[in-house]
Amino acid sequence: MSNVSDIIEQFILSTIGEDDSMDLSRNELATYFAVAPSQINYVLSTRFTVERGYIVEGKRGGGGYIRLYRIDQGKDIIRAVYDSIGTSISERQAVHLLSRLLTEDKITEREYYLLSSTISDKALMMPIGVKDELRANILKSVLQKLMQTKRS
Amino acid sequence: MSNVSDIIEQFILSTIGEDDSMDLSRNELATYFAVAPSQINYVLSTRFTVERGYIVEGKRGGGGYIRLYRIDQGKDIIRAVYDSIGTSISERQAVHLLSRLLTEDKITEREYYLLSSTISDKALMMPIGVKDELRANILKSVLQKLMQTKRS
DNA sequence: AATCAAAGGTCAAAGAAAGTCAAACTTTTT
DNA sequence: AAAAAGTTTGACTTTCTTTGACCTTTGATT
Repeated sequence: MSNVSDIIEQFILSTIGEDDSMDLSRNELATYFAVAPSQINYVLSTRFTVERGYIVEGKRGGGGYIRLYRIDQGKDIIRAVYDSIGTSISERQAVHLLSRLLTEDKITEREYYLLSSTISDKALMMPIGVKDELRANILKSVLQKLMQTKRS
Repeated sequence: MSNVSDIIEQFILSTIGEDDSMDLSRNELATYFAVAPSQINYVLSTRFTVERGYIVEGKRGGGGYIRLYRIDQGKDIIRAVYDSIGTSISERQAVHLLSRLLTEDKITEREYYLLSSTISDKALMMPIGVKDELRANILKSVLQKLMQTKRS
């Protein structure tokens, strides 16, 4: 954790606290942490992404600023994944959906592994065909719960 | 037994001590023991494996690191719960086991809810009897993963 | 309107780690 | 002695971070 980008990330996180928006000055921040101004953009674009629930907008010119909004766009992706599941799904497809939820930061890595194992062919000792229907059911059941649950 | 890999292994073992995680710098270690950096990878991949109770993860780039987790393996609560499951289990019993894992801090509350939903009667649309066998299977599959996974 | 300075934005190159893999070498087994 | 297994090394790759040169937008001043 001894890279400056992580430290700047922490600083911003603690500054925004529970608020749902904040302003910051790129130059001030850069001077404060003694880094190139563009590194502030780097931190913002790698850590304060839409997937992680942030929107960044800036204004140039005299009196310019960078404004950070925290959004709660949470349920939509899960809903979309849910809707994409029919009555049957293969292990491959299912794992793919889970990994999408992982990259979208909707589940943790641990949850990804645990859920993957619940829908694995290995766990579902059933005749082929039935297996895929079952998997679709389980997955939908989890996703429903996920939609009702507060973020990690 | 006097090869450098063994010596590095001992060094790491004594450094991690009783802790359940530690960070190390590949380059520093390699310089210290005057070996090629990739030898650190060799030591980690031959000696700090999941079977021996470790998980290794690294981050590249400036401020990168290698992080070692010791995982609970062998005679512990998860194992005990695992062993208590036969070839069939009811939803009531299964939820009870999960809540035990929750109170023992082996899973998070969110994981508890998610896992509960994967083994619910609602998700497992199957003839009675088959349903309970299936549930036992899924549960055991998750518990196995859990034994090989680092904490939250 | 034209100009200027003060922001922030973009992008590519350089740097700083760690990861991979195969070849060379050493030790153990058969 | 030959084969197999384990160790060591180094070249090359991938990922992530840091920096700097140049660009665009905006508000203020002339």
